Amino acid sequence: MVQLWGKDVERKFFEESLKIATPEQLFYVTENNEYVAYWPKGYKGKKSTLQSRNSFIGTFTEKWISDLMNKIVIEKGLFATTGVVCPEIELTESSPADVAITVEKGKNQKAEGILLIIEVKMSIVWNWKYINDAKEGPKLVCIGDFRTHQGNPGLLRSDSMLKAIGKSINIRVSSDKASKIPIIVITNTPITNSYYEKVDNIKKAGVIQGFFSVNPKPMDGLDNSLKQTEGKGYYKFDSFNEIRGYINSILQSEINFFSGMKNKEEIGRIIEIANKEDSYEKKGEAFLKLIKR
DNA sequence: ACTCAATGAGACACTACTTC
DNA sequence: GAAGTAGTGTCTCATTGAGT
Repeated sequence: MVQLWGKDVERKFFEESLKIATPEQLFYVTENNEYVAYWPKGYKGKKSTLQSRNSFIGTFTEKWISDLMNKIVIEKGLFATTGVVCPEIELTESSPADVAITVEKGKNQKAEGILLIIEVKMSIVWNWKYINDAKEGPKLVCIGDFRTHQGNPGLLRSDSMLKAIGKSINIRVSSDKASKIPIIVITNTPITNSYYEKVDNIKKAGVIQGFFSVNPKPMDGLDNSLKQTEGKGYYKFDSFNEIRGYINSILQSEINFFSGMKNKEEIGRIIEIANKEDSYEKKGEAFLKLIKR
């Protein structure tokens, strides 16, 4: 039984990271000298902004998704790899695909051999306290879900959404070769309701085939977090079998970027205009504005 | 009908790292 | 050294809601 994202995985992240990093690189220190992953809601004391954890969690989650995907595609003889480079579709050394599923092994790929591109946008979701007790040794305690701290993890942040959308558009418009490759975004949080309609529009337009959460129970207690949006632009997987079924079906279907559209020229024109913006976030924003008209 | 507080979106800032 | 990656805090502004 393969487990999806949850508290156990986050605990493992901290345990592993503490072997190569100091607690001060991974936790905030409150005025009461407590070590916490996020500033708790209501904390008014002096705060700082941690940067050192970002690359750790970024690397960890991309590797974690890659491992998860490998468990699905290994029986088909395919490969999931982090940091995949394919310059002909704008996946350069400095801006590679977070994870891609490919026919051949290795990080350098031709467009024809890439079956699925995955953009990973995952964070620490729960809040954690690190206690280094002199007698009992170091200990990690979960002190609440994302509603109890001040951060907005994963795709709950609007600018993380825009970054994901912008990067995907950039790949989509890079070349004809990119038009057949499905692109999905994987996170471990719900999305805010102001993006429900947008993710469905983006899926309908064929730019991104879906925003997926691999965190079945992001909220403690009665978890009524979003399962899916109306058009399944957002979908939360509750089990390994569920995600395996989806990934297998997306790999089998011949998805053509242009097939999902009502009016090819219109969408093409919108993407071209959006792509003139100079940053990923602005591209994403411009696309959203135009597609809603 | 008014003010005040809370909330959320989006822009911007920041540090650390990698690649060109 | 410029420009890309990463995630998360700060700030402003607009909207919403509660209490009068």
